This record gives sequence, structure tokens and C-alpha cells, in this order.
Amino acid sequence: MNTVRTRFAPSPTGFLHVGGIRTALFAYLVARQANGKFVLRLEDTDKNREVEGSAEHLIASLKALGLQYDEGPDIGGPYAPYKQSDRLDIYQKWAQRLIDAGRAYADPYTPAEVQKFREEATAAKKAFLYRDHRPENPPAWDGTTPLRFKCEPKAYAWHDEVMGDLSTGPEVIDDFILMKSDGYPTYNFAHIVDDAEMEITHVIRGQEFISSTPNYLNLYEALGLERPLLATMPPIMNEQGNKKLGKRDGAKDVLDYVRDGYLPEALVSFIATLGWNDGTTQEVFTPSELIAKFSLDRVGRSGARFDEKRLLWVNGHFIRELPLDELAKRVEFFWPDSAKKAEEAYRHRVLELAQERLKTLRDLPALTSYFFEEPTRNDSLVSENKQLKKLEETEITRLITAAHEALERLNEWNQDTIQEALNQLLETTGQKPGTLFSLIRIYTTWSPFSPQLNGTLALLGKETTLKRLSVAQ
RNA sequence: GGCCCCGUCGUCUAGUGGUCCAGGACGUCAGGUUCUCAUCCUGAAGAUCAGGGGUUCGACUCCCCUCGGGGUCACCA
Repeated sequence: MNTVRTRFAPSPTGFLHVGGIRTALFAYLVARQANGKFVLRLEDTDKNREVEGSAEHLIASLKALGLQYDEGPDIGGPYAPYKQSDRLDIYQKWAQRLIDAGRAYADPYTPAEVQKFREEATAAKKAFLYRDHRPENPPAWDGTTPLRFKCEPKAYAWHDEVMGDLSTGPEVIDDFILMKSDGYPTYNFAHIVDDAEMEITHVIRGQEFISSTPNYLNLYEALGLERPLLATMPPIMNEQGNKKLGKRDGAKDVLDYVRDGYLPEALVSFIATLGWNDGTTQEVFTPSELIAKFSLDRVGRSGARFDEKRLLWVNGHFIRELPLDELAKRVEFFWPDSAKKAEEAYRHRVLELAQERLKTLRDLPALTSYFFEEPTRNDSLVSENKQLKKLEETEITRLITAAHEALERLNEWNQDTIQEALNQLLETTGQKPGTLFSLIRIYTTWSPFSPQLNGTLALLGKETTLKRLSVAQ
């Protein structure tokens, strides 16, 4: 049995969004699961569309999600180079083979002439086929015109690892362009050559390629190549579900999700379960679970919408599952500035209180700033509070003062002693917890919400707590 | 328009002829955890399985048609 080799072959024409990353993820999982190799190949044969810096961006995105490849343009490998623009001689060689075999020929038409053929077909409500205009005696190819594949039209039936059995008639087979007049190969040609040269065993790609697959099958035959296993992914749709998710309608850069405080493993689990599940009721998967359980034949065939709400839930789930030490490392860049001066151990304890409240790491400052800096008094928190708005000003002062006194008497300052003091305070003041505790919380944090009161005060410390409670008068 | 693919709660999905008047999760709503937010727990609403024909003793599951959605028909990938 040959080693499984999968590849992710993006073109460096922009950032990597969640739709693209899923293909990469599945290719990665298939390779890891089989103890095979995952290859990154850059398909940079369209110099007009190439975007400066996007190759680096692509690489950074894969690494951010932990999809480490074994061979690639930046790390090399046994089948280098991994950038198509560095492999032009290879395509040239394979093109020559087709020419020699009489299976490729120079396109003698001007672009305008081809365009005219196309318009005629459209006017006749027919699909355009170049081969209907195949020249009888094409000139020798000198590299300045497109080189076309001389196809052999026929019906195909083939198996797709995800889509199942597919078939088409001969009417979809055409003389597509192999080499462009600028000397670069087309995707259609280059990927087949490269997959063969790089001994790729599984071609995992999006469904936009499904209709050209019969043409690829035809080319494999002409080249005498055994075709790899084919797996076609269903599209990821936008939130409205009416279009393939694309950059134009809100598909976000995966690195933006990381910057916004999403955990890589949450992104990975969420994206994997967009169209795949293991058949049980398990909803979230760690990366190693995915490697163990993933299978192409359990990938669904219909398009799935990208639901941010669910992603948020998955992210919160992973945040809560993280050991505190690990979470501390992950939030390093998300602390508010004021926290950076605080001691590590203190930050750790704040984080512990915040952990179950975080949906994204980015929520951290809003949830914890009052532990590190003096909060800004905001009386609307009192006046708009259901329990507190009916309290007289003098009553508020009385309660805060009483709280100050009761807490000031404490010799030991911890959650338990504080809770005890608060409980006694309920009795002596005759107030309900909903009133008294809310009031104390607001005066000590000036935040719309905070962790449980005794824990908050314990962490704030006696000095800070008393100071904030004496602002009352 | 031709060709190809797809169609189960708002969303992600389980379901491969009977155990499904359809299960789980997100979201929503209600309640509980001495206060808020979150977590956690409990419960509720929510799908005539796109529609119509078949086949069958019996169809979400098989076949056909219709409708809806998507993809493709580039010297883009």
C-alpha cells in the first residue's frame, strides 16, 4: 500500500477564509490519520491575480490552526519545488509529450475569434465547446499562442469519495487550454502534472471542480496516468444560505478569527463539523479526536451555512475545557494594558474567575478591567437596576456604610469570611440579597456584571474593597 | 440555456425499508443554582422529512417528474 499523500494547493490571490481552510483541514486529517504526508503547493500560475504577501499569509493561517504540512514551498521536500512558477520546465516537458503524441495543438484563433464562437453558442442556448471549432491543420506550437488539449470525448462514470458515483456524457469534454500564451500552464494542466509528479494519492478540493473532472479524467488517460482518489467537498454557504461563502460576502480571514480571540482548536472543530460528524451525538472534537475519527465517506454532500453563533458556543466550550495554565498562555495578548503591571499570580486568579464567562479571549478586558484599575463610577448602573432604582439615596449610603464597617472588621480576608460577613449583613440590614449584594457589587466594580461577589471581593483585596466602598458618601 | 451536484426543526446535523406521529446540538423562550453576567441543570416551542406520483404489506430511506438552491460552461484557480 502506497503512502497516503494529500495536498492543499491554493493560489496566492488573497487571504485564506473559512471555506478554503476546510479543504485544507480535511486533506490534513486524511494524511495524518493514515500516517501519510500533507503537502502545501502554491498554484501561482496567474501572475495577474497574484496578491503580494498572500503566500506568507496562507502559510501563517495554516500554522495558526495547527495544520502543519510536511512538504511545502518554505520548507522544501523530496518533490521540490512546491511553487508552480518554479516548475515551468516540468510543464513544458509534459506538454511536449502531448504534442508528440498528437494530443495537443496550437490554438490558431485570436481571443476575439474565440469570443465570437462563445457568443454564438450562447445565442443558440448551447454550452460553448471549443472542439466544435477545432482547426484541421493547426500551426506548430511556438509558445506564443495557447496550447490546447486534443480531447477524446466520451461519457464518464467515476467514484468520488464524498459525492459517491458521478457520471457525465461526452458533451462536457472539451479542448481546454494546457499552456497559456504567457508561458504559464493553466490550473487544469499544472495540477494534474504536479499531483502525478508529487505522487499525490487523494485530491481533495471544492465542488467548483466537479464539472471539469471529466476533462481531467480524459487528460489522465492521454498522459497514461493513473488517477488519484477524488474527493469533492460541498460548498460552505454564506449566512443567508443563498451563495457560496466568498470573500465578498463576509467570509472572514481565518487569522482575523484568531485575532478576535477564537481558539484554533475551536475553529478546527467547528469547521470540521460543518458537513462532517462521526455518527454519534458528539458535537465537538479535539484535533486528535478528529485525526482518529475523521473519514471522507461521512462528509455530507449538501452545502452548509456558516453559523457564527454556533462557532461562538464551540469557542466558549473549548475555553472552559482548557486547564488554567494553558488558558493563561493563550490570553497573554488579550489582557487590558492595566493588567500588564499586575503580578502574574494575581492575573492567574482573575483569569480563573473569568474563565467560565469568556466566549472569546477578546472578552477578557471588558470582564476584568476593574481588577486592575479604578473603575469609572457610573450611576446609571444603580438607577437602571430593577432592585436598586427604588432605593432612597440615604438608604444606599446607609447600606454601603454598613458594608464598609462589616468588612472592615474582618481579620481574615477570604471568600468564606467575606461570605459570612455578607450573610450577617443581610440580617442586620434586613435587606434581600438581590438588593444588598447588587449594590455592593456595583460600588466595588462599576461594571454591569462580575463574578460571584465574595470571590470578587476576596480577589480585589481588603484595601481596595474598602476604598471603593468609602466613595459612597 | 446545456451539463453536474444538492434539498430532514431558524441553523449544523442523526437517520441507508419497519425500532421515527423523526433523535442530538446551536439559537430562542421559561424555570432552578442565597445578587448581576456567564457557566451548569431542567423543561418548552420548533421539521406535514421541498412537492407530486409510483414500487412495496410498509417509505425520510428505492424509482420517476416538478419545484427550489448551488456549481460549471475563462489564456481564474
